[in-house]
Amino acid sequence: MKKKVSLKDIANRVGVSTALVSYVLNNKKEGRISEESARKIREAAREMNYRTNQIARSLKTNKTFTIGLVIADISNPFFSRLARIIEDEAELKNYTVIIGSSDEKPEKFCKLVDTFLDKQVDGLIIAATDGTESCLNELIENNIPFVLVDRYFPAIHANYVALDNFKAAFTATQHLISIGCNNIGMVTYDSPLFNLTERKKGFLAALKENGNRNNRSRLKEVSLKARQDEVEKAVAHLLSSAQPVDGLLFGSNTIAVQAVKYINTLPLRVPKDLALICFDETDSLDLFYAPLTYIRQPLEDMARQATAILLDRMDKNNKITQVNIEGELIIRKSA
Amino acid sequence: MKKKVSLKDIANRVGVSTALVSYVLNNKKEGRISEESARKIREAAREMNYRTNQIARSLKTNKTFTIGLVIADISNPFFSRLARIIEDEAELKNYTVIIGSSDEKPEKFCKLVDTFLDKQVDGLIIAATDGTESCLNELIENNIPFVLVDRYFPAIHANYVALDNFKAAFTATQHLISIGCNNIGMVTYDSPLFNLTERKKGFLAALKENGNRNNRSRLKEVSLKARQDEVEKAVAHLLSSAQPVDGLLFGSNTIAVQAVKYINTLPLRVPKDLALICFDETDSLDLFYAPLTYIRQPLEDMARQATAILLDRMDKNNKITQVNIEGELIIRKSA
DNA sequence: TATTTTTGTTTAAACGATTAAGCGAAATGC
DNA sequence: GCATTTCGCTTAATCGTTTAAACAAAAATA
Repeated sequence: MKKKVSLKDIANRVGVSTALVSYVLNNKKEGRISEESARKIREAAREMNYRTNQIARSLKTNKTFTIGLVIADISNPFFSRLARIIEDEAELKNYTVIIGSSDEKPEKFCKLVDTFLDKQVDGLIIAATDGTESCLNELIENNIPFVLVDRYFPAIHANYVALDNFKAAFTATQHLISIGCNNIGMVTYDSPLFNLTERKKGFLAALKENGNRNNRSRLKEVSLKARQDEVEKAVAHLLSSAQPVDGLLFGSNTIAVQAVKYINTLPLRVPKDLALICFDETDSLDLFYAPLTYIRQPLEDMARQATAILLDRMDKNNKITQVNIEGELIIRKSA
Repeated sequence: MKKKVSLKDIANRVGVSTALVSYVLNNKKEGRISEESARKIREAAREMNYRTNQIARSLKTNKTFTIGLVIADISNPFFSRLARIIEDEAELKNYTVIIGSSDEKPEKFCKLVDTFLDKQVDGLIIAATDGTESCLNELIENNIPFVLVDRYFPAIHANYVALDNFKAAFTATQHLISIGCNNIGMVTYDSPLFNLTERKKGFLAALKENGNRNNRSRLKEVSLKARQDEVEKAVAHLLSSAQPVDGLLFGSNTIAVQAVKYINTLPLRVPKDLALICFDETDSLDLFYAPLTYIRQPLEDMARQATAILLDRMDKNNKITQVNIEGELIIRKSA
C-alpha cells in the first residue's frame, strides 16, 4: 500500500509545522496566516494528494460524522427505501450511515448497537424489535442520541417518528365497511410490538363502532417470520368459516404479497367476492389484476424528520420529540 | 454524555498500567500475566462497563474492520438483497459494512469512494457505474483492496464477481426461439456498461445463429433512469412494427416491471401472443397472471465470493481473481 | 525610543488505544 | 553462590490529527 500522506509529510515538504498545515487546510485562524504559507501548503496538499485521516480526526474531536441505522432487514423494500432516504438526508449534512439488520432478534439488535457504539457513531436511528426495551433504556441512561422510526414503545420516553397505526387501520377498516363488506377479517403479525398492536386495535375499534360482534375470530395472527404456508393457512381459515370474510386487511405488505399469491389461485374475484387492503406501498402488488388499495406511509417525511430530530438532538437539544404521522389511504381496484 | 470509560480508568482503579489492561483484555501475552491481575482487571472492566474505543484502536492498528459497499441504489431490491448477504457475510468475519448509493452518477460514485477512504475502510465492494474507470484506476494505483460485483470493465484488471451476461442473454433468447417465437425483441438500457452490452450481444448472437436478420430494429434502449413512459414507448414501438414482436427479453427487472404494467393494459395474452423473459428474480412479477420466466442471478453466491475475495486480498494476497457466474433460467408461465 | 499590540508561526499536549523494549525480582541452573 | 533465565509488569513511543498556549518578529502606539 502506497504510504498515505499525513499532515506531517506536508509540513516537512513546505517547511512549516503540522499545526500550521492543519489550520490552513481547515480554514481556521483566517486572516492570521500569510497568503504565502497558505498557498504553498494548499499546493503541496493537492500535489501530494493529501486526504485527511478521519479516524485520527475523530479520535481528537470525538465526532465521527457517522450515524448508525438499525433496521430489521435491509432487503425488505420498506426498510431499504427508508434507508435510502435517510442516506440522502444524512449526506446533505455530511454524515455517513452504517446499516445493520437485526432480523427481529433482540440479541442481534443489541450486538449491532454495541458494535456501532464501539465505532463511536454520533447517533442512532432505530427501528426497534420486540424485546429490546432494556437495550434502549441503556442508551437513554448513557445519554446516547437516538430516534426510533416506525416502531416505538409507549413506555419508553424517547424520540420517535411513526405512523399513527391505530388511525390508519381504523380508516382502512371503515373503508371496507363503507364499500359494503359485512365480514371483515385481518391477517397480521403475532407480536406485542406497539405499532402492530395498534393496527389490531384500530381494526377492532372500527368494527365495534359498526356494531360488529365476534371480532376476535376474524383476526388471524402469523409469526413475524411467517412463510408462505402460514399465511395461506390463515387466509384459508378466514375464508372457510361459517361466515366467510368478504373483506381483508393485511398488517404488512409482506403478508399481503403472500396472501394475494394464494388468493390468486382461488376461484374468487377481487374485489367482488373479496375486498383487500394492505399496509405499505409496494409495486409488487401493482401487477395483480386488482392492484391493492393500501395505506401509504410517507417514508420521505418519516426519514427526513427522523434524521432532523437526531441531528438536532446530537448537537444540543435534550427535549424529546415524538411525531405521529398520518397514513394516507390510496384507493385502487381491490377495495 | 456520561463520560466513557477508557483503559486508563481501569488501570487507575486496579492500580496497574494501561499496558497491562490492554494485554489482559486482548488476551495477549497469555500465561505471562498473573491470574490475580487478570481477574481484577476483567472484573473492573465489567463493572465499569468498559467498551473499547475502536477509533483509537484503528488509529494505532491501521485497521477499521469496515468495508465500504458502493452500489447504484440501496432501494433497488437487487442491490438491497446483495447488500444484505454481504452484510451477513462480513459480520461473520467481524466486519461492519457502510453502504452508499451512487445513483449511477460517476461524481457521486467518486465522492462516496473518497468518503469511505477518508474513513479508512479496509476495502471496498463496488457495483461500478459508467464513467468511473479513472476512479477505479486510482484505487488500483494506490493499491486499495476492492472487488467489483455485478458490473465490471474488461479493460480494468481487477477482482470481480459477475454474471456471464452474454451466455445468460443467449440462453434466454434461445429459449424464446425454442418455444416458437419468430420476432423477438429486447428492451434494455442504453449504457456502455460492459455487463449490459454483453446482454445485448448475447441476444443478438442467439438471433444470428438462428438466421434472423434485421436485428437492430428489435433492440430498444431506454435510459438508465427510465421512467414508466419511456419503457411504454419502447414496448409500444416493438409491438406496432410491420412484424410485431411475439417474444420479449427485458434487460433488468426494473424494466420488466414497468413493461409488464403496460402490457397488462393491452389486449394481449402472455405468453400466447407475447412471451416474456427478464433478468433478475423479483417477486413483484409473481402476481402477474403469467409469472415471468427469468434469469436468476445467484446473489448469495456472488455476495459470498465477493466478500471472500476482498478479505483474502486485504490480508495478503495480490493475485487478481475474476469470477464469471452462470445464471439460471427459471422457466415459469410467461415463456 | 520604549512599550504595546498584532501577526505569523511553533510547541506541545492531548485523544485512547497498542506494543516493543526495558527492568527489577524471583526462580532456576551449574 | 553466582550467573542466567523466567516472570510479571511498566515505560514510553506511536498512530495522525486538533488546538490552547507560547513566542519571536514586525507593526503600531505612545
